[in-house]
Amino acid sequence: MTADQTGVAAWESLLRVHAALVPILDREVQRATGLPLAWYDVLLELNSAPNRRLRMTDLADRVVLSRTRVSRIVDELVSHGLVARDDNPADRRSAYAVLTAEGRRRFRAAAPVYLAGIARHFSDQLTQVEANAVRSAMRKVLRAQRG
Amino acid sequence: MTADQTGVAAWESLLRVHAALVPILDREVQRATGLPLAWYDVLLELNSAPNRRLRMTDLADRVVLSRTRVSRIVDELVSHGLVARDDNPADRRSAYAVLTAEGRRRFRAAAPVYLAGIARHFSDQLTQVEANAVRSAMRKVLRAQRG
DNA sequence: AGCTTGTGTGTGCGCACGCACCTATGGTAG
DNA sequence: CTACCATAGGTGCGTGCGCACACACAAGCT
Repeated sequence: MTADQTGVAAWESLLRVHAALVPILDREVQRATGLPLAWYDVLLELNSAPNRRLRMTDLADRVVLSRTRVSRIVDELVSHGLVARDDNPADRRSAYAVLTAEGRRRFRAAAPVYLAGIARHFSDQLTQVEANAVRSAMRKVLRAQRG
Repeated sequence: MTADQTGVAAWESLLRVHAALVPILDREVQRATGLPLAWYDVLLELNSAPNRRLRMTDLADRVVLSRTRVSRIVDELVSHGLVARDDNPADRRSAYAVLTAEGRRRFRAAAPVYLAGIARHFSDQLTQVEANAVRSAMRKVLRAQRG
């Protein structure tokens, strides 16, 4: 197998893993916690942000979703009391999404379910060396993408 | 970093790579060849199938798409003359999707563009050892999934 | 101040996607 | 042969998603 074929095969297997696992994880999280995966992602990023708040654009950059989609998901989270929209006094164009106490609680409840799902369907199939190899390869690809 | 954190980080970086590259490859293929990525995937599987034909269900199993979606994409491909629906004389419930000569021609024209995109955005960032590591890790995950 | 350009968000709209359901045929038991 | 369940495939419909656009504000230049 040539180098080119190996790279293509790696990419195609990555696509298959993504297609197989994402729906499974989504269902598992939603069944166990009531949170769609996209909501969870947003809560996760907000939870790990300074003051548990992010401007919409920054949030969209961190989450694997378009800015448009983030705007709408934040709408839904606000209507469920998990997130609040907060004005930015330094720039009246921008809005902060801030995690509420309830949002934080729901996130903390959901996190173990999500992590367990990743472990069961993904990490547990790999040695730590393999997982590290995947992570470092993905980071190299991402770094090239941004540059 | 614990084993668990490494696995989760690997999964999250995989999600980011997928989210970043798929739209780029889709645009590149579509701009250069007029074929949406989903069409390309279907043509690819048909092209490498025996007699360049597959039953709808088998096609859906191979492609990273639902059976529903495949049915509709085959409709579009038929209306563009790239694929034909063929009856299966042995089982009148089932239908074959068969690559036409024109479909084969279009696929062959598109393949280099797609492969070049994968190389440029993905494979070229990795050594062959790294690409092989990713491929073998993904296969292990997939194997566990099916079993 | 006025004008221009750039940035941060929200929204109308159309496409992609898959679930639930339906029909048609095949296979099997009695 | 009839009854029944399983399998192949297509379709109505709702949802997720992002592009293109609109709008508000910021920042810099003359």
